[in-house]
Amino acid sequence: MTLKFAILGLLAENPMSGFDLVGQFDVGMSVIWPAPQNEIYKILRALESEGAIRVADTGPRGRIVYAITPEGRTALTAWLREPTDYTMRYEPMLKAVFMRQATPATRRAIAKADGAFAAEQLAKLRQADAKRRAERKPDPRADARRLIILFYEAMEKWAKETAED
Amino acid sequence: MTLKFAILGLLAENPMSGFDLVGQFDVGMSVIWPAPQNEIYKILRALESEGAIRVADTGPRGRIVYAITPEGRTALTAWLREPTDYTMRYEPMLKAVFMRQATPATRRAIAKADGAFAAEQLAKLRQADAKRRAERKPDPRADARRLIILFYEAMEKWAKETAED
DNA sequence: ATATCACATGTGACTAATCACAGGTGAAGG
DNA sequence: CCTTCACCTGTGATTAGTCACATGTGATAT
Repeated sequence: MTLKFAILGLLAENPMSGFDLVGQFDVGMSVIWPAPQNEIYKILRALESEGAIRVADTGPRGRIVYAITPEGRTALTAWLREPTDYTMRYEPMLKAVFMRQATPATRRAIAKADGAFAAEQLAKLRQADAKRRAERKPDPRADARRLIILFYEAMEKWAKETAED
Repeated sequence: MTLKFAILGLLAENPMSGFDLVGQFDVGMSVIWPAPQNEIYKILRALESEGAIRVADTGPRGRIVYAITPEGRTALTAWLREPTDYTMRYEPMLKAVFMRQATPATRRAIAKADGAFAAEQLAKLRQADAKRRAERKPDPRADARRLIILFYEAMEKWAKETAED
């Protein structure tokens, strides 16, 4: 159900095909909310039959470009206003809960891997951020990027603390 | 599959019944990884048939207390050593991605709600932290609590920034 | 020409997760 | 005694998500 709105939200930014959406999730979206390729196509068909999106264009190789409809936009903003579900699913945090039960070597290995991942994501995000700023166009994702950067900074800090104990 | 290890990890800390596990998830675990009540019982049966846990005790009202077996402990540490899946599912972050598409009032409402939730969690966590420190017992969850505190601090900070724009 | 590759959507079988409800049991209080 | 409530496990139906594979097409280079 949440994935449906992830897709609807992306289509609200720009008309896109299923293939384009797969690319969006590959590029960075899946860090926040993953989407298997075939789920995307299923949801597109569902959203279309609900009238939230419509076929805006077709292209070579069976390409189907979808665009959000006014009803879809209404549904999206209604979802944004609904109470948020704050339950998270994040394996690194779960491993952190149990890591004291493992050997110090394993603990350090986990912390190191977490830190490396966070650093890698931060590098990407900061680069994207700099690029966007240089372009001086309004950036609809700026808020989210800021939140995600703060999040990975916290994770990196934690990893450093935890690796050296 | 990940939930299986969440349950195994909890049983590695203490022998518990399904009912106790439901309580654990209610109290705070579900913020990191949620578990519907009936999934817990299903997984307990599966873990038992795999030999990762065993019935350690029975009590009134059909209560069944499970304890982890040596094989279970092996499986748990093997999981900890396995490469971590860093994909997250977190609705607040997803909403952050699309919040620029909503009205300023909606954006502020989202940021405010997120900030309030983070503050509430921080209050709980800090209290638990202080209590644990006062007890001076070794705390297997200390690492995780630290990570989660850092995470909610980041979220609170972001919410403050975002609410006032 | 034709081989290769990126583009693009889809199906089928399966597993995990979710929702809503069912139903029995011991403890405690009036 | 008997009502009420917290305790405790469970079933059945449904939906969402995952894995692995299938299929066709246009562009590009040799």
